[in-house]
Amino acid sequence: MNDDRCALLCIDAPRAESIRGALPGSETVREAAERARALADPTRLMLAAALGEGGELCVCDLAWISGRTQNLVSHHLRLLRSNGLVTSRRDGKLVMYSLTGTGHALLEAVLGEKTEARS
Amino acid sequence: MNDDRCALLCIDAPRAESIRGALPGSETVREAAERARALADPTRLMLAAALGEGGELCVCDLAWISGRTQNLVSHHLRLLRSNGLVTSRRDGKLVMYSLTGTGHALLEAVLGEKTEARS
DNA sequence: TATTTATTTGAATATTTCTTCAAGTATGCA
DNA sequence: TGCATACTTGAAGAAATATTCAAATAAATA
Repeated sequence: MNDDRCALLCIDAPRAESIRGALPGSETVREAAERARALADPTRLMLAAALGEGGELCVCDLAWISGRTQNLVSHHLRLLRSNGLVTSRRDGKLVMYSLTGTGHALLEAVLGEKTEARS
Repeated sequence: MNDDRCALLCIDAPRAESIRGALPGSETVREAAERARALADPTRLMLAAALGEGGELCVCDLAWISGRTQNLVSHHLRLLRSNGLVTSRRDGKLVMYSLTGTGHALLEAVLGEKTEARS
């Protein structure tokens, strides 16, 4: 039999309750996961890295630098912006994008780790 | 007409080249994106947070705390481990999981940001 | 006003991912 | 040895995602 839910814990119940109580709420967790997801795609991560290097760039710049089409870049920038990693500002015909503080911090955290993955 | 690739840049070509040259290689970008992806799911983020609180926990503990089935927890832990965010160690019948340095750093970075998302 | 350029948006599709169910190891114990 | 427990793994379906193509704004300029 296998109900996939253990009745008894390997640690004691009060401690388990205390850990559970200390966890961030489900809304907070969802938002944090979305923030992580914003950098979870190579194309988006590359765009964020380009903004980290270049400071403020327009969509056309980013498309050229990343070697992707403009509308793909636009799609990805939208997700980065909706998660607060980048801001945009219109300048005439152009729309200039740049990293926010959050975006910079997250980018550094993700890029800064040397890979030590296992099987 | 729309070839979706601009011939001319909003910044000058040498600067664009220099930005492109400063970007991490595609392999590095891919690995970093995978690391971000490890925390890009609410269930996995919750498991990581539980390990951050509890120190070292077995799969059964984590299933109880997170309210998920054991095999789902196991699936997610595998991904966290393959990206170097957690380690495992067998102790008799139990398998104990804990955060790595990388895992702790990434978790803090993702949870530490207050949400400031836009449209 | 008509046209061109820069960007955004929508729809469609192929791929990936999350979750569940079912079966498989591995370890300890009767 | 046989059985129970803790965990892992594989397969399959539903949901989400990345990408492309095509069309729609928005702003400058002729």
